[in-house]
Amino acid sequence: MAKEGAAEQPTSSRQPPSSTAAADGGPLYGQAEKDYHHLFNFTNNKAGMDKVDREKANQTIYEMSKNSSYFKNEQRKDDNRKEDIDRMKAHLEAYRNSQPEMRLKAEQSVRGVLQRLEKERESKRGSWWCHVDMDMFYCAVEIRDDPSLKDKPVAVGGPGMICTANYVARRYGVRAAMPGFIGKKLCADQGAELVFVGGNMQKYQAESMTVRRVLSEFDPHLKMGSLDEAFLNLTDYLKENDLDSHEGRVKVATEIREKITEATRGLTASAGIAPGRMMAKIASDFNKPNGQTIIEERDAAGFMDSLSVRKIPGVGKVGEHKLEALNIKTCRDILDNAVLITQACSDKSTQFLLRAAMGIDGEGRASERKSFSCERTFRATQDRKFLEEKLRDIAESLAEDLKSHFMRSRHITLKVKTADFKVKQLAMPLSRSTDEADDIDAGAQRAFSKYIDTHGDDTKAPPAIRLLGIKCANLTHVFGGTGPDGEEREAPKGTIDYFLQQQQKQKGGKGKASEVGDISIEIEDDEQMDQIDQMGDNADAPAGDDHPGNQLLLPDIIDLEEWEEDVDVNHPQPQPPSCSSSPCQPAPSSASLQPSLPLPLPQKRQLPQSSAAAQPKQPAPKRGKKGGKRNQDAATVCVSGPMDALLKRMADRKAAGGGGGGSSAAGGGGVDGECIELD
DNA sequence: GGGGTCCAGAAGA
DNA sequence: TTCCATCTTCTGGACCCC
Ligand SMILES: Cc1cn([C@H]2C[C@H](O)[C@@H](COP(=O)(O)OP(=O)(O)OP(=O)(O)O)O2)c(=O)[nH]c1=O
Ligand SMILES: [Mg+2]
Repeated sequence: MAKEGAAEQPTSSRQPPSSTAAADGGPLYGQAEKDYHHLFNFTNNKAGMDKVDREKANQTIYEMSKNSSYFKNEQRKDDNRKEDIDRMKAHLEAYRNSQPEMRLKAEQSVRGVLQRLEKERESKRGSWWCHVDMDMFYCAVEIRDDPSLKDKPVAVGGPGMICTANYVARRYGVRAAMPGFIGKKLCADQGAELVFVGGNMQKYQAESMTVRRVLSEFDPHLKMGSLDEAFLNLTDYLKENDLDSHEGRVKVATEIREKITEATRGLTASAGIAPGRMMAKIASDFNKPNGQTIIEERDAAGFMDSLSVRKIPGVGKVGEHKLEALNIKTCRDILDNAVLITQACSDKSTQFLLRAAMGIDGEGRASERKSFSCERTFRATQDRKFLEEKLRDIAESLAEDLKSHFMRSRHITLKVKTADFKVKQLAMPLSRSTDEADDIDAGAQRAFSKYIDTHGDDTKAPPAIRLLGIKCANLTHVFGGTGPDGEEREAPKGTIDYFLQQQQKQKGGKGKASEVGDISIEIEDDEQMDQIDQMGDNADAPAGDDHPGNQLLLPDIIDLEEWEEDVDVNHPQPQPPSCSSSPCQPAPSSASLQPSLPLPLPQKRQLPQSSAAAQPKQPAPKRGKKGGKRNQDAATVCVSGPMDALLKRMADRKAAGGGGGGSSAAGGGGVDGECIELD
C-alpha cells in the first residue's frame, strides 16, 4: 500500500456545509450484500432511496431477474470484469515487488503532479458555478397535469421500462432504468399500486425551455446539460449584484428555485452552488428533492474528501468496483493512493480521477452534436423480412430527424442486439453525405446483410434479434436554410463552411455541405480553394476516399431533378438556392415551440413503450484530450469511462498480442465486402 | 511511430 | 404468461496503411 503524502489538506471541516437537512450519504457497502446485487444498476443510494428497505428490494429484483436472458448476460459481463480486476491486482502486486528506486521515482512524480494540481486549483479560485436539476422531471410534469396522481407511486414509462418515478414510488425501491414489471412488483409487495404514465417529450421540452428562460436571467450563457439540468456561471451575477457572500449565494439559489417553480406552475428544482461545475453538480443532488446546497471555497476540500468515489460524475458502477478492488472508496482515498492509480490507470484516467478528487473541473463537453440515432426493441425474431422492414422504418425516422435539423450524414452504424442481449455494431461509410431514407436504408441493409452472412451460415441459422438501430454520424450542416430554432444558419467567417455558403449563395446552387465540427481551416491559396471546391462535389468516384472496400456507393445526385422532387410541403428543404434570406421556415419540429433561445439540440426521443411492442409479422466527466483529438464520432470504447483503463491495460500487458480482446472481427477499416452501386 | 477506422463497453439523462 | 429503453458522448485497444 503506497501511502503517499498527497497534497497537504487544508484544514477541512469534514462537514458538508449544506443549508438544509443533511442526508447521510454514506456508501453503506459491505456487510452481507449478496454478491449479485452489484449487478443491478439501481442499488446505489440515489435521491429518494434513503428509506428503502434495500435488502428486500434487492431480493425481489433478484428473484424476478435470475432466470432471464438479461440477467445471464449481465453475469457474463460481470465475469469478464472480474477477470480484468484479477489481472489488475496481479499487476499491482508486481509493482509492489518492483525495485524500490522505481517506486520512489513513481512516488516523486506523483507528488509533483499533485502539487501542480493544487496550484491549478488555487488559480481557479473565485469563480462560482450553479447546477440546477429538476426533481423527478418527467414525472413531476405528469403529476402537475394530473394532480390525482400526487400521492400515488407513479412512474413514467411502462411495464417494459421506467424512465423515472416520483418520490412516493422511490420509497418502494422504484428507480429510473428499472423494468416496469419489477417496479410494479416492488410496490405490490407492500400493498401499493404503481401507476404508469406514458411520457410526452414535447411537454418536457416545452417545460425545459421555460426553465431555461428563467435561468438565462442569471447567466445568459448557461449550458443545458439535458432537458432537466443546467450549469450556470454565477461569477458575474454575484459580483454585479453584490451577492458574493455565503448569504448571497443562499439567496440566489433560493431565488432561482422559486422562480422556476413559479414559471412552471409548480415544478420544483434542486440547486447546488460551488466553486466548480463538478462540485456544483454533486451539491445539487445533496438535498434533493426541492433543496439546495452551497459549498464555500474553504469547505470544498473537506467536502470532496468524504465523498464516495461513486459521486464523481464519470465513475459509475464498474468504476466504483474497480477502485474498490484497490481499496479506494472515497475521494480522499484517491489522493492518498494516487501512486496506485498512476500505476494502474491510463494517463487520462489518472488525470481525471486526481482532478476530480480535488474538485477540479475537467474540460466541458463538445458542443456540436455528433450523431443521430434511432433504435427499436421488439419481440426477438429471426424473420428476416420483418427485420428488414424494421430497419427501413428506422431509416425513415432518422432521415426525417436529419432533415428537420438540416443535417446530413456520411457514416452510418448498424446496431444489432440478439435475444441473449449481446450487442454488435457494424460500420458503413457512405460515399457522400445524405439525409435520404433510401440511402440510409441502403447502407443499413447492406450492413445487415453482412451481419447475417457472418452470423449464420448454411449450417446454422442466424440468431434471433431483439433490437435494431441505426446511427448517423460524420455530420454535415446544410446551410442556407433556417435551423429548427428559426435562426438562419451561417457559418463562421474563415471556415470552409463559410466559404461554401458564400459560394452557394453566389451560384444559387444546391446547398453544399461541409464537415461539421471544429474544422475551421483558413482558406489561403488557390490550391486549397480547389480542394474545397471539390469537397461538395461528390460526383467523383470515392476511390480515394475512405475505405473503398467497405463503403456504400450512393447514386450521384442530379441537382435540378432532386431539387424539384424535394420541394414538398411537408418537408421544406433547407437548401433552396439563394434562400439566404431564409424564406423557408423550418419544419414544425417540436423544437420551435418557444422563444428564440438557441436550444441545445433537443433530441427526438422515443419513450419506452409498453414492453415488447411490435411482433414479427428500440455518462461530466470532462476528459482531457491528449495529443490528437478525435474527430467526428468514432464511437467509443472501453469499459468504463475513465476507470477501466486499469483493467484493460493490465489485461493485455499480460496476454499481450493475442487475438484476445472482444472484437472477433478485428478493427481497422479492413472489413471487406464489395461496394454495391444502388440505383 | 504516426495517421486513420472499427468496435465493445461505460456512463448519464 | 411474459417481462429489462432510448439517445448521446467518450475512452481505449485492435488493426490498418503508411
Ligand atoms: C436516469 C434517467 C433519466 N431519464 C429521463 C427521465 C428523467 O425525468 C430525466 C432527468 O433525469 P434525472 O435528473 O436523472 O432524474 P429525475 O429528474 O427524474 O429525478 P431526480 O433528478 O429528482 O433524481 O431524464 C431517462 O429517460 N432514463 C434514465 O435512465
Ligand atoms: Mg432531475
